[in-house]
Amino acid sequence: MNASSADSAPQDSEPHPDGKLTRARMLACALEMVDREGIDKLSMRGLARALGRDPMSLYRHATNKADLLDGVAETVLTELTVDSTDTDWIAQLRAVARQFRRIALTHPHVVPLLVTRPLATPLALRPRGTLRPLEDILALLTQAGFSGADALHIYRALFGFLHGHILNELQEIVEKPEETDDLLRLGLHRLPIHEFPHLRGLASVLAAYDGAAELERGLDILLAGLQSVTTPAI
Amino acid sequence: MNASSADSAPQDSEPHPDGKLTRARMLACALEMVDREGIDKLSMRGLARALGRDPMSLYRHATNKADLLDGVAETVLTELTVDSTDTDWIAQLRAVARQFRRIALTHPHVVPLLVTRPLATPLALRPRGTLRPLEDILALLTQAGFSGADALHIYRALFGFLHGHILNELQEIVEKPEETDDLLRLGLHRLPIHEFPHLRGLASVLAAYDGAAELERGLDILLAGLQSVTTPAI
DNA sequence: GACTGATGTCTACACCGTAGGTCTACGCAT
DNA sequence: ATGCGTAGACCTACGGTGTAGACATCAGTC
Repeated sequence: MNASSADSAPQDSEPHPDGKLTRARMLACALEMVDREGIDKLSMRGLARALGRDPMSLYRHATNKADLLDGVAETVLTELTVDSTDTDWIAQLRAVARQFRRIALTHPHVVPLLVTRPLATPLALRPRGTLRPLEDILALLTQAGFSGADALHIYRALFGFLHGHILNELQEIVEKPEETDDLLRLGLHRLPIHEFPHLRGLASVLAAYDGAAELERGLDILLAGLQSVTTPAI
Repeated sequence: MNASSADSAPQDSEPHPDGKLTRARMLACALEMVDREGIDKLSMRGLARALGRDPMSLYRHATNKADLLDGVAETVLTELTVDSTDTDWIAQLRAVARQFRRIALTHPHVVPLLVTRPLATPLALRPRGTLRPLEDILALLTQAGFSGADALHIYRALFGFLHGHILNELQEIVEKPEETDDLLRLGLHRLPIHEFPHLRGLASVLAAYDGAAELERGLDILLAGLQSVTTPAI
């Protein structure tokens, strides 16, 4: 039956995994591929190949490639859970921040999606899972006595910082990990000494970057500031 | 002569603007297109069409599409100037921050490039124009008496905040600007009331977002913190 | 059985990035 | 003048891409 047409062989990993193709399964596979090879290596055809399906079947579960990417971002962000009943809002925000960092480090290739996708879509049209953390944090903070405006403010401050931090941390790419000398390891020797004297001088400092510590320091400052400036009515 | 082949007509805006095609001219045109239609509408072929050249000529001035995108990001970032001789480092950092915001708002479609491109490239391989602000700020701060490590720290804090802020501010997309009611203007009525009660309640606050003020407030806090925590030896 | 809707498949189209080759024009040593 | 090297522009062609549109299959309901 079904002699394969002129296209490539349709079965790679598995012909038809077991049952139907669901959006969740599709997104999981897409996420896996993105984690492995980066965003722009993800194509509808490639994804279909990995799923053992026809490329066009994907369009039953995502209207678009854009929609698929939204789905991937949403999937990742669902790993972020906020306990909006926690009475210690500071501790809870700290926990959220750590979770977010962990997620970003686990899926570095998805981070561009996370920070970039919302720029194209009005808030209300964004995937619901993407808005969940916002709503939950608003709940947490109003529960703690903040006004809606202040709660929104705090959310923005936290995620602004978080996004900034993650973008900083993910830039730490080592060019030749096997090299022992910091200057060579980071490839800084390429930079002309006359043009970038300070930067070249910082090889050892750059090499010693500690993202986790950095996050904690930033959180200390930020949360202390938030607590002192706008203390909720108890 | 030269009856056009099966491809499209090669002359659109101008056949051969005036002289040779330079990298600068190419990048300027690319930036213009990105500003107008967004990043993923930019194609080598489209760019060539806009320049009135053959698509392949572009490869004389950019090895890659990736290289071209790097060039666009670099072009934009060159608008950012740091006066590293300024003795008032706080005022200078503030000025840099304001410039950066202005640039980001002028070229919103380039922001994804700005924040996303460095994630893929080791620091030393990034376009030089991209590293200029970093080097200059390091110069500014060491001039002011900071150690290299502290200077780097301050740079990171500033740009972390800046990136976070811009990503926040650019998310403020109004769905239907002509609508007067905030809830409808932002499209928030789509969100199910039971799932997003807090978010829906914040329509007026969301609508009143003021990016410039927000930036200043953040800068006040950040710069005050930096000044008090790590004051340079005078 | 007939109908309906969801799901999968096939074909086809317009477009993409770019490897490889060729044609032309110019600067420069001979 | 001659020849040569080189830089710029162009053409063709290949293998990919996202997805519209038509058709096929099947589950469940009347």
